[in-house]
Amino acid sequence: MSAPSQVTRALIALRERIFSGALRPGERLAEIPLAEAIGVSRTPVRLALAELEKEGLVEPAPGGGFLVRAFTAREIDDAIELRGTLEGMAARLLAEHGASRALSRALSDCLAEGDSALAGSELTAEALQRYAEMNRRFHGLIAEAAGNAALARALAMVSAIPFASASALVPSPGSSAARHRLLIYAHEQHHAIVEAITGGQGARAEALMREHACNTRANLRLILEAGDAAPPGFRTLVSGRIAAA
Amino acid sequence: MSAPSQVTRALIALRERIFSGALRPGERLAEIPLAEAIGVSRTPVRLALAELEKEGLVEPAPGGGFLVRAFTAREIDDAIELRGTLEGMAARLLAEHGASRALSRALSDCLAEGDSALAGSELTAEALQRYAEMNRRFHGLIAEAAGNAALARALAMVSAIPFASASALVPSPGSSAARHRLLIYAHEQHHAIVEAITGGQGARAEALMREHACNTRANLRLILEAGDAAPPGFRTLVSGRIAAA
DNA sequence: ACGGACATTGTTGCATGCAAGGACTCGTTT
DNA sequence: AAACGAGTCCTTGCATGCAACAATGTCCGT
Repeated sequence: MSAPSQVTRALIALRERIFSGALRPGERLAEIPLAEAIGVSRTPVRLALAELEKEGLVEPAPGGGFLVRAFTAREIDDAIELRGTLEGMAARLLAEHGASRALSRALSDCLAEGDSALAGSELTAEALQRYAEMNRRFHGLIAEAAGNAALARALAMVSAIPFASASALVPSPGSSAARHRLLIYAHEQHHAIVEAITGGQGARAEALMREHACNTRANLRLILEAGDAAPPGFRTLVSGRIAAA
Repeated sequence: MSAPSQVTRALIALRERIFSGALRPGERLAEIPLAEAIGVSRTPVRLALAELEKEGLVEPAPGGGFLVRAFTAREIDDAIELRGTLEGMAARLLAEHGASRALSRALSDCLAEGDSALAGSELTAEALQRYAEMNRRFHGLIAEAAGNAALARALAMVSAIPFASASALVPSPGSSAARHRLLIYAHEQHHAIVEAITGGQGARAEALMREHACNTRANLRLILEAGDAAPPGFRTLVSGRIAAA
């Protein structure tokens, strides 16, 4: 239990190589050289590749085996849009069924943490990190509390698509001022979402939550079109543009 | 290419055993006896089990290996509800972007086929089979034409959950009159959905499509609570009730 | 110089063996 | 009779070998 299994070691190594660009989109993933490079036998490599296929990072190649998948910007945009719809459903269900006292408290704690992180005159790396973690927790709480297991699973899967999760494109200190303003706007939306949920306003909560995902889409557009700072691995894995709206 | 691989043979055999009740929910799936029973070696059994985990039919067991998953009625109901939201999004996107002439024609053909299947004074097994296939095509066309790949993938996954797809709970000849009436109602909704899509009415299309999934939920409730005719494998794999709305 | 055929190398799918861990059964002790 | 310990059997994780297939390279003939 404490020692990672060989499959886990292979998974970690493969993910790292994909995100670092050592393995490029379209590249053939051959069991034997990979097993040798990672230091495990072929069996865990094969099982790790099957798992990465499940995660969408690799795809089956003609004639067997796997290729590193290429992600288009369009695909990530699609995933973010889908996440908006799913999170909207979660917020609606939650508003309809009512939030427990404990959940309301947890959501309020998130709001306070976000306010605190954004309170400085400057968005330091530490503040942004705190914000990103708060954001992850906020979205996670809503997904789990909605009470629909299929929905929670679908949200987990769409959030696992590279750069499509709620915190994937949170700006870094070097990002543009436009993205920093967007972050402040996004957190104000968090406040409104909590208000709608605790007030039992299902349609409002859903609409706000869907609109909220548009911030991630705007971040994506700024990275692609204005050359704004991108997260690690983005420039390697993502290609193409988003069609004009 | 023509001969099924050993993994495929193992997948087919395992699915059959699960749906037939030869392997019951909660039962431990041991590689060696299964490999012997199916007539393949352990490697394809292991890969098949990993694939079935991906499909949700089996789950990892504590201490390694897998168990046959039990499905609760609640879980299937959740999945159907999720499908409604996803299909609603698809119909909205389609209405917003406009349906091509070819797609409009294909959807109209589905409507005509459904009308024809339901036209008889009695719903024969053949008529219901034709309806189910038309229904599958209708829903598939909308999912693919929506133009969001992440959405199409999420729909494919939720539809793969046993008994959650659009045609999973289409009645059989021995089903109750209530379910037959529901079928006729559902097909009238198909007409309205196409009208909304081709008319560019995004919000209307979405609302109709979401409501449309409630028919599957109603079918599920009738099977569970009125003891109506259930599809093959349902009584084996599905346990529990749905909470009162 | 180009194309075709053959040989070699690399890779995948699969089978099987080994080691370690967990579960079950049997015997002994309290 | 019940509980505990030891031994045995079953299963999983993993390593490795074999056969078949595909891709690439080389050589020969036109």
